[in-house]
Parts: sequence; C-alpha cells; structure tokens
Amino acid sequence: MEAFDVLGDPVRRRILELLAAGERRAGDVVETIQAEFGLTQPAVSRHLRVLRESGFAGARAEGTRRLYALNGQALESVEDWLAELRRQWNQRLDALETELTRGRQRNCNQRPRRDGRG
Amino acid sequence: MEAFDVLGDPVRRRILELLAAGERRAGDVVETIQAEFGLTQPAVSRHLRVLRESGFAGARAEGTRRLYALNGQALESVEDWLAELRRQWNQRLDALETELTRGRQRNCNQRPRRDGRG
DNA sequence: TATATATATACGCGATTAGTGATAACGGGC
DNA sequence: GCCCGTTATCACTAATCGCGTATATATATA
Repeated sequence: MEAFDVLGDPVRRRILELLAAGERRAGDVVETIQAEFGLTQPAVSRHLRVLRESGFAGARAEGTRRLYALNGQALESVEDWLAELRRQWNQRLDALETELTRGRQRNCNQRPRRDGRG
Repeated sequence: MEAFDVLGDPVRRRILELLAAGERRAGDVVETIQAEFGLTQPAVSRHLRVLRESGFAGARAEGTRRLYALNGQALESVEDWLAELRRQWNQRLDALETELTRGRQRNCNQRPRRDGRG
C-alpha cells in the first residue's frame, strides 16, 4: 500500500485539503503552499505529480492552465485499511468484555472503552 | 500530524495489524516480521519503539517479556483527518449535484458518484 | 516568429531514515 | 553470584526523499 507514503508528507496532505474543496489551478496551489510552507514552484509541482501518479488527484488542461481535482476513490484503500484495523481492534475488545462479563478475568486487569476514545 | 509518517512504513502497518488482534510478545512480532520481511530483531525493535513513542502502541513488561498492544485512540487523528477530507469532498459533490439539478452546468461536464466509488 | 505566462522536468545536494552487526541492560533460574 | 533468554540501544552505512536552481515544454498573444 503505497498510499500511506503519499499521505506521509504534510505538504501533500495540505494540497489534498485544498483540492477537497474543489478543482483548483496548479498556480493557485503553488501560491497557497508557498505562503504556508515557503516552497518553490517546482517543489509544489513535484508534489502534485506524486498525487497524480498515486491516483489521489487528477488534472485536466484548460489552455495553459492545469486544473487539479481530488480523486475520492483513491482515499478508499486508506479508509478501508483503517476501518479494518479498527474493526479488528473493537472486535477484540468485545471479546474481552464478554469474557469479563462471564467472570473469567484471568487475562486483563483493565477495561478500555470499546471505541478507544478517552 | 506525525501519525501519517508512522503509518507510512509497511512493516509498521503490518505490526499494527498483528497488534490489532490482541496483545503480543515482542518476540512474537519479531518472529512474524522476520518471516514476512526478513528483518533482524533490532530493526523490528526499532519499529516497535516508533509505534510506542508515537502512541500507536503501548507495552507492558511481564517478567523478561514485553507485551505490546495497539492503542486504538491513536488511530483517531488519522481517522478524523480522513473523515474530514471525505466530508468536504462529498459536500462539494453535493453542491455540484444541486447546481446541475438547477440546470446551471457551467462548471463541470461530468458527474462523479457521490461517494467517490466505482 | 518572438515573447510572456504557466507548468513540468533535470540534476545535484543535504537531511532523514531504515537497515545490519555488535553490545548493553534487564529479569529469571540455578 | 553467574549464566541464559529476551529486548533495547549504539555505531555505522546505504538508500531514499524532498528541496532549490536551472531549464524545458506548452499555450496564448502580439
């Protein structure tokens, strides 16, 4: 799953946030990222390329401009992996809970919340 | 958000999968990862350390052994970021849809599915 | 065709990171 | 106290990655 590598970079995550709001000109993205991270145009262009090649974003030409858009489908692999991890985790907590209810507390001395939240 | 960096490594993701099923001895993890990735014990130990320090996993000592467990709470930041991105994306598609329904198709020539699937 | 604008690529560098081998630390059993 | 099993750390190296500078490509316009 190469997807997580793509999301590992804060600049790329920020770009995805920008694109989530709608199509955006490459120059627009460059401008925003430059303001926020101080990167140059080529640096941003390369990030856009990574997003393109990994499927997280698509681009279409409009004259000399390039309009980038988020590809929601690409998020699925990440979402699915996380959901599966969460599912297994919660399922395991459910099993623990059941065991505790039955009074067989030999495994664990604490009982975390089912959803893992504080 | 440093969390995505942690998840960027395939070995660490695999370890999290192992831990999602329940507490596991460090040696167990080492054994599995060695079989699947061919890493040495120190390498796996380092990954476990990264997971520990980033909050994705916790460890408790049991004699000379160390039992590692997933920390479901640490997944939240990632889950939340993804959910927010998805929300914005879907919301934007909803807006597009509304506009199309009103017959003002000046912006877009296609209509992707609302959930970004298929 | 020449020029300007918009975007992408090439290349080299510095920093980070993950890996290995050796070793240290910690706890248990004799 | 000594040895053994388990896990963590240290020192070092190789590979990766992202950056900036410089340059190329492409389109519109004069």
